Amino acid sequence: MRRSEIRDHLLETSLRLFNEHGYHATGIDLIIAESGVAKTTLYRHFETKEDLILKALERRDEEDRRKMREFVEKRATDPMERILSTFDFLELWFKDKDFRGCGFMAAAGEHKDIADPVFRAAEMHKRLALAYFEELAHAVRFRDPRRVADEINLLHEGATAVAQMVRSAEPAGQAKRMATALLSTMDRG
Amino acid sequence: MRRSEIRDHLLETSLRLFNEHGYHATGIDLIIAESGVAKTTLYRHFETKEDLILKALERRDEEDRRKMREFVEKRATDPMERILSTFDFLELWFKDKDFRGCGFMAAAGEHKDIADPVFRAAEMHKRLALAYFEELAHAVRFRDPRRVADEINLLHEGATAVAQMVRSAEPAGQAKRMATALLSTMDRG
DNA sequence: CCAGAACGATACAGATCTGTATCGATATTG
DNA sequence: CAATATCGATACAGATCTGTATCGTTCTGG
Repeated sequence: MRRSEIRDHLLETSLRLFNEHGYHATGIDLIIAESGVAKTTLYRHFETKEDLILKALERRDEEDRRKMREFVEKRATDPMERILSTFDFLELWFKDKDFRGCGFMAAAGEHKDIADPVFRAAEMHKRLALAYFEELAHAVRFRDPRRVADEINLLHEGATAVAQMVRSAEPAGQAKRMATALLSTMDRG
Repeated sequence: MRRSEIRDHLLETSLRLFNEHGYHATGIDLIIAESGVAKTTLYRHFETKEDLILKALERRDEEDRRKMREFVEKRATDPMERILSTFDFLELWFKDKDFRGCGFMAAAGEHKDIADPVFRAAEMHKRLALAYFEELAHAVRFRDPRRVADEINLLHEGATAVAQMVRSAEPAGQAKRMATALLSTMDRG
């Protein structure tokens, strides 16, 4: 493995284990065992465990948002269909056998201090997701795209939280129906 | 302190610390230091840390649901107003200076295995909350009270998740407006 | 091809974790 | 009052945690 491959592999393994067990419960020893890498190597690539978490979240953030963008752009061209298709993206996610809830919410739940860098990373991800919803809402020419984005965002978070508990993809379709009903009464201009 | 008082005190202290730092990050040593109790005493009242977590969640579950019931019954008599007043309860919660998100979601986020007793405790709490929403929806004589309850529940979870990240009470009012709009088009029978 | 960087393996430091053992003091109960 | 249970305090066992130090090997860029 090349140097950059090791780094990628460590990040991927970490993300998988964080998703499976959480952040505190996932020890460095487990990460290196699953990665097949020496501890020295891990600490040559990442300063501390927190640094590893932050870099892993950074990667997940970019990957998640890129995948949603690609999914939405591929699925529909009509702006209204596009904003609704974000719930289809959710459904696909919920159906993943490894789905265990949103890793950023879990990160924020384990690092609750708003000054904690991990919390702030999760916060930033959510902020960017909201910005994308606003972008989509703007394309539909809603009068208040910010408000529309807030509502879509709340439905996304609600569906994800419910899906985490019931381990079913049903909440995605449910949230989509709710969004459809809500947006149909929204002013455009 | 009497024996039962010690037990109560330990549970209250634990819940406060779990809410502040999470479950894994809160050590037994911190709990006994903050409680002013010997470690021996704690382990005479609770078999293991997991047992303590489960008993604490049990207490929080009963307390939360009782408080919401009391709030709703006091706030309104009209069934429709009652179901909407659950969001006012949320708002009050979000405004609490110690609000750091739902402790049951955090517990499920740190114990993601559906066979984990802690996950199951969180699951049960959410199930009972949903049952209460259905009870309220039934009183409004909605044709499909289960569906109404699912939607109210999803809005609650969404508002709570968003509030956890933005640390503001705004999502409560937002969710209430969304619920108002959604329920106004729901069939009654 | 060779110097230097990065690797794996391992041992280890030092802190922290859960849980137990011991023991004298205190409180409750019959 | 006396027997018993519970308390606080402390020391400790044993596991696990993050992070470092050491060292021989392997890979790689110039």
